Amino acid sequence: MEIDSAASGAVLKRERVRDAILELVEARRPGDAIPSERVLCAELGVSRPTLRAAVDELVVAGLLVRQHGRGMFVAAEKITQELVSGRDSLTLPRAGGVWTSRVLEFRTLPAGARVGRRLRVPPAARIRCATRLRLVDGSPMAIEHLHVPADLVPGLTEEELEHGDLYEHFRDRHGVRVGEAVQSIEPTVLTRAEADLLDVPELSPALLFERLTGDTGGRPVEYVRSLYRGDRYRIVSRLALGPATARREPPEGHHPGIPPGDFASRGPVTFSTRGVVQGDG
Amino acid sequence: MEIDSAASGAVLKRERVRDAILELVEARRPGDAIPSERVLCAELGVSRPTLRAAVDELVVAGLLVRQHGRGMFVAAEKITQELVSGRDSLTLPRAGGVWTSRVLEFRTLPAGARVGRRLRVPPAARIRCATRLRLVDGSPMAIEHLHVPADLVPGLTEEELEHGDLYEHFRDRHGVRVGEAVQSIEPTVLTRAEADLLDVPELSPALLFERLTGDTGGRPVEYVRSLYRGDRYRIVSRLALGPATARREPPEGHHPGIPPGDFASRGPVTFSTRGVVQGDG
DNA sequence: GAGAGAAGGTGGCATAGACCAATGTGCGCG
DNA sequence: CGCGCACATTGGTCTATGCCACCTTCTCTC
Repeated sequence: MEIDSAASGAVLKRERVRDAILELVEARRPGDAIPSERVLCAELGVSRPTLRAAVDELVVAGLLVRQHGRGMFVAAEKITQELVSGRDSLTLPRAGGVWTSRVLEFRTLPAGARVGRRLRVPPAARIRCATRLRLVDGSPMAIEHLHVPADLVPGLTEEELEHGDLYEHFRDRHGVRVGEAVQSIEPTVLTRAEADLLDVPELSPALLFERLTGDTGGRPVEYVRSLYRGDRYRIVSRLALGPATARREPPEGHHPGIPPGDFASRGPVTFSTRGVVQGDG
Repeated sequence: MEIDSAASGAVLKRERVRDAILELVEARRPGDAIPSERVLCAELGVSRPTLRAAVDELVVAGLLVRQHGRGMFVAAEKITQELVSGRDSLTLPRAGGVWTSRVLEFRTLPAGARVGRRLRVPPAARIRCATRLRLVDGSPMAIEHLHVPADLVPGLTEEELEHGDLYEHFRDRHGVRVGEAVQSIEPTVLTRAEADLLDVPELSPALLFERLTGDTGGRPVEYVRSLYRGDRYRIVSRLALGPATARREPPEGHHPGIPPGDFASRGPVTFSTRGVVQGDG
């Protein structure tokens, strides 16, 4: 069939198609439409599933957005790009807008095995479970699953979850003072349902936060599992490396992204880590 | 055609198939094989592309691994799970093993627009570019793309990149003292080539680190772009929340994963953030 | 003129089939 | 007995095609 591959170096037809579409994208401005799938199939000489597979990659990469019944468009905002904004390379990007909450679900359920193990309660213990959608300037940013032993917060209302500070509620109503929390962060991809809630394409990258909070006595009081959009949320650390200083007790691990040994005898002396929201689209 | 959907609740055939395969997975032990694609197609009454789409989801989720010419197998180790290891809920997971480096590429190239802008040099300036594979206990953990202005490190050798400390080299050979660095972290998914290097399936979640390091005078000296495997690398923060304290100047942003307002008047007082490696599979 | 409905275009899902590439097996030849 | 090559099996890719759901727009009707 035709001249076919063997010319482009890349063996996968998908890749040739992807690069071809990429040129179309780069020749346009954000929000512009690109030709329809069927037209592109004819122009590039591939079948529609193949073309869709190529487009899928660009959609996951955040360069293209699809709209059912309307067409495909160049992504509104640069996504996954630009550590620093402008001329001053060490400038932090600006922070985002107004955060609000919307309670999607609010129930009392048995802890179950997984949650029970984390909160150190029997699997049958009653747990207040809340699912909150976190928004910035009105557009979805994160999904938050909250798990709190029910006996700790007998009077917790949906209203308080929308507007109040949960930790304030802990202290003022129940005399529970939060002490320490351990939080882990890892990358993941969104399922269909999660992606719909966050208004991003399926399989989009996201950050999964898991946080276990204990009171001053070390008893777990809260287990939170949050999913943050990867295209608009990022974590920025500012590291002051400074001169060599006697490193105090080296804890387990190392500074994220800097493998042990790279800073041999003078690990980061101080650092601040912040979550920042990218300008919306 | 047949009775078709409308019966299973879930409308997508993919989902029904995925759940069916999931049952097969759960009935087996890690490493066990599941029936071949063509057999499953016949059993479940779907076409192969549909079945493959369902399997794709399970592969991305880390529950299934495919081996060309051999078959499909239940993933060796649970992936993306378990904040805390055992009984003591606030215990940090153990850290990983021995880190090593392997230089994949080492060239001198023009900076180009993107890198040049970050390092504040003309696009034509010569840049030493190195690609290193970072391994833990011999298995791949991260890909690191290093960019340093060539005139800063005239004598840098591949050997030093394998074993030395780059920042030590900066200081001892060239009198360049690193000062501050800004690093951003965001989730992403791996391309085919990246996934092959890290020995994980395509489209696996990963953490993208971008770090711009400046010397004590604020001049950028290093731009690093790293991709860390999402299934074995995570970031763990330990937060000491403590009693309310007068918050000093609130910087831009907030603590990652804790939206502003949640800690209203008593933001995290101290915290330590570490990168940790998950036990291998 | 305005609203309702039909028509056409778009992306979303699924099918059936073909060929390629990598792996493992077993038979046959030396 | 041992080395190789052919073959069957498995996953990987691509084609061609159909139907459905959604959106826009044009047109017809009231």
